[in-house]
Amino acid sequence: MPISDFFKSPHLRLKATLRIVGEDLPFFGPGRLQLLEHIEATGSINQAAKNMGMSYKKAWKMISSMNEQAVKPLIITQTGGSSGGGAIITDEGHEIMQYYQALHKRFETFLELESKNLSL
Amino acid sequence: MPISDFFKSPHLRLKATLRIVGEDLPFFGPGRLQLLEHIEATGSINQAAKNMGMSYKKAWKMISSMNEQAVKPLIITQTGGSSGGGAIITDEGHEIMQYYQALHKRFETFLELESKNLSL
DNA sequence: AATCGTTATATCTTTATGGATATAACGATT
DNA sequence: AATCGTTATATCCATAAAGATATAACGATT
Repeated sequence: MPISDFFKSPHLRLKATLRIVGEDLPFFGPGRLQLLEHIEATGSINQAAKNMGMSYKKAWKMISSMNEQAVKPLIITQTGGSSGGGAIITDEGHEIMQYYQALHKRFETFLELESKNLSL
Repeated sequence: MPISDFFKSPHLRLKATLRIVGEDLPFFGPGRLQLLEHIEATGSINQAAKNMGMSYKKAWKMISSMNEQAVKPLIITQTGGSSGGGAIITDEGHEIMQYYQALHKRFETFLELESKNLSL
């Protein structure tokens, strides 16, 4: 008897969030990936946060946390200048993004496979 | 270049918690499995919670949530009686426990494999 | 020097979560 | 009926997390 038959709701599924952590501090996860993607698109922490509906404070803390844990920063920020400043993703940042994206895809594949097993 | 070389801390690893969810309410996860294991061992929500260092309130909410989402309850409770009452795991509860345990093992295997990949 | 949008940071408030506490209901045993 | 340990439930409080707001520093451009 499939597990899904034990439940009232038909929307049964598996859920998990995958994070790279060091010493129990979160280092990289889905939220941070999305943030970096928005920073790359906008060149600004501020704009990225707004587009995501995230507070600047939270975005800045994420970036600070990542940069502090990394040997070389993943994001370089600049204050002042004609455009007021901005942020760019470093090569290291791009490498992490790519690594996590690929890892996350394998992870999702695993979850989807197991989710199907719930109802058979 | 392995991803772990980007980080100061040598304790880099992957972390994820796997949950069965329905309509975004948590239904079953590692905490609830552990709770059911303690209930099975003690026959009491109260004792199980104490042994886990969990408040009775939290334990009860978990049980209530599970039972409400399931077609047939996973835990049956009884109040009163010579021993004051108690709780037992139903057959359905045992099936979920077994299913989740096996699933979780596959999940952990995946994570361990990918964790090793971090440093090569 | 004045402007501008951004980064950087502090402070205050709000909200959510969990813990602690208290108490009633229960029912087999005595 | 009195006892006992448990379930069931409400209320209050403490702590933490998130949001809102304010402001200074910055530096290229004008």
